[in-house]
Parts: sequence; C-alpha cells; structure tokens
Amino acid sequence: MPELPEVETVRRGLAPRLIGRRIARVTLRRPDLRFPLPADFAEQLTGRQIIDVGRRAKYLLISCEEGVILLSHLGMSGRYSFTPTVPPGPHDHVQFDLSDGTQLVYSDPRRFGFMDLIQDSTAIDNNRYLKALGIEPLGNGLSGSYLSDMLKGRKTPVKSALLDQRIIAGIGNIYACEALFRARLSPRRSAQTIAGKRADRLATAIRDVLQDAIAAGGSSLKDFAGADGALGYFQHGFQVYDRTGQECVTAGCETQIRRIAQAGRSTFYCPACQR
DNA sequence: AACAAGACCTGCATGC
DNA sequence: TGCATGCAGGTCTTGT
Repeated sequence: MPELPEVETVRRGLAPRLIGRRIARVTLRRPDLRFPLPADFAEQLTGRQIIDVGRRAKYLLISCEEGVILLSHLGMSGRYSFTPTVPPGPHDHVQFDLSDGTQLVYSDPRRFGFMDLIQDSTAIDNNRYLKALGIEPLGNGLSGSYLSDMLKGRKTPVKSALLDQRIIAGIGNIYACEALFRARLSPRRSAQTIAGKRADRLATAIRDVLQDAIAAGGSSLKDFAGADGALGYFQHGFQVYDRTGQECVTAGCETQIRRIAQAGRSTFYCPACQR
C-alpha cells in the first residue's frame, strides 16, 4: 500500500503521459473493486480529455474536461502500468485506452483499491472518501501547534493517531514509524502528551520524512512500482521499518530495533532512542 | 466521542 | 513436496 510518497510518485509518472490525451475506451474486467464502481463509470469517462492529474492524501484525482474527476485509491497492492500483457493478467481490472494509442492498466491483486467519480471540482469536498480527511502533511497546516491541538485529550498511542486520516491525511504505517524515529518519540506514548517541543519535532519529522521519500521516488516493498515500472529507492532509507532485531542506526546506540503490534498494525522502533 | 477489533482479498515467506 | 500459519503499504464498519 502505497502511502503518500508512493502515490505522489505515481502521480508524477502518470501526469505527463495522461494530460492532453483523450480516454478513447474504458474496459472493466471486474466491476467490483473494493467497492462497486458507479454504474455509468465507463460512459462518464469515455471520450473525455484529461486535463490534470492531482493528488489528495493517498488519492489520485484525474480531472477530465467538463469537470468529471476520476478518484483512484491504490489500496495495498494497486498499481498502474503502461505495458499491458496479452492476455491480461488475472488482476488487471481496469484498462484505459488513450487517444495516442497507449494503454493504461490498473492492476490490484488484493483488490483493496477502489475508484469513484466526482462530478466536478466543487463536489470534491463532499466526496464520501475525501470529506473527512485532515490536513495535507506537506501543506502549510502542519505545525506543532496543530498537532498538539488535534491530539489533545487523545489517549490512543501517538503511532495510532498518526494513522488517523482525519488528523493528517496521507501517513501510513511505514512513515508513521519513520517519523516517530526521527522525532525520537516512542510510538507507545499517549497522543495527548505530544505538545510543545515534542509536537514541533514531530511535525518537522513528518514533513522531512515524506519529502525525503518523494525525492527518492518513493519506497518499494513487494507490490509497489511507479507508473513507469521503475522501483523507488527510499526503502534503502528506512531506519526502523521492517528492521526487527537489527541495530539502531543512531551512532553509538547498539540497541536492537523492536517490533510491537499497535491497533493491529506492526510498529518498529528503537526503545533506547525513542522516548 | 474515542477507541478497538473485525472485515475485506490475494500472495508470499516461514515452519513443520 | 504439501499444507498450515501468519504477515503485508489501507479503509470502512461495527460494537463497546
């Protein structure tokens, strides 16, 4: 599951190959992704020219002429490719034939991803998937004071709070772990204790780790690839994620990275550096 | 209101 | 080799 940096990497890969092209044909090999597609999904898109490829949190927003916007979430294993196989693979669920003769294929083995249509840009904020989202972590809204305000009174672990998309939209399991390591904060700490300098540190760490990951072209675990098929390199930059038992990267700290479960998700951290 | 747990679905690594 | 188990980047829904 791509998190914000991976979705942004996909967006950047798609934009130059989509903008200005027309959607000549939409083939639905499987109309039931995670959720049912709108009944007129193909009809609404067919013939329309693509004018922008945007992103909100982990959602891709592909804007077409006459205002229709295709919303696409990659779930855990969704990916876009311009090199369709013949015959189509079992998980190639949607294909967009473009006016320049290229074909964009959406594949998603786990089918946790989904798509929707938004009628025009004024309806974005009312979309069922977007309306409850919190701030963009790379926007101007993220600050220590925003974090301390939002986390006030919350007893859930700060790690779990970072995954709450209503507070900050776009952080997933990897970058929640990585941001807390950079901020030297324990993932087990109660969210309401994040205030003052701790909150400032966390806000900075979130922004920095996401920016670094985007600059590296996203990470790549098992299923992710950019739209051009290239792999991201940020996984080489993980300092705690999936490093159970390995030595902490902090100079002089020889503590082993620990893995715990929080709210059903794995958390990785250094119990010595993160307080 | 906040929080935890379950549900959704397939593929892969691991251990017996 | 085959099989069972647990795990995976997310989000929505249900129940306390």
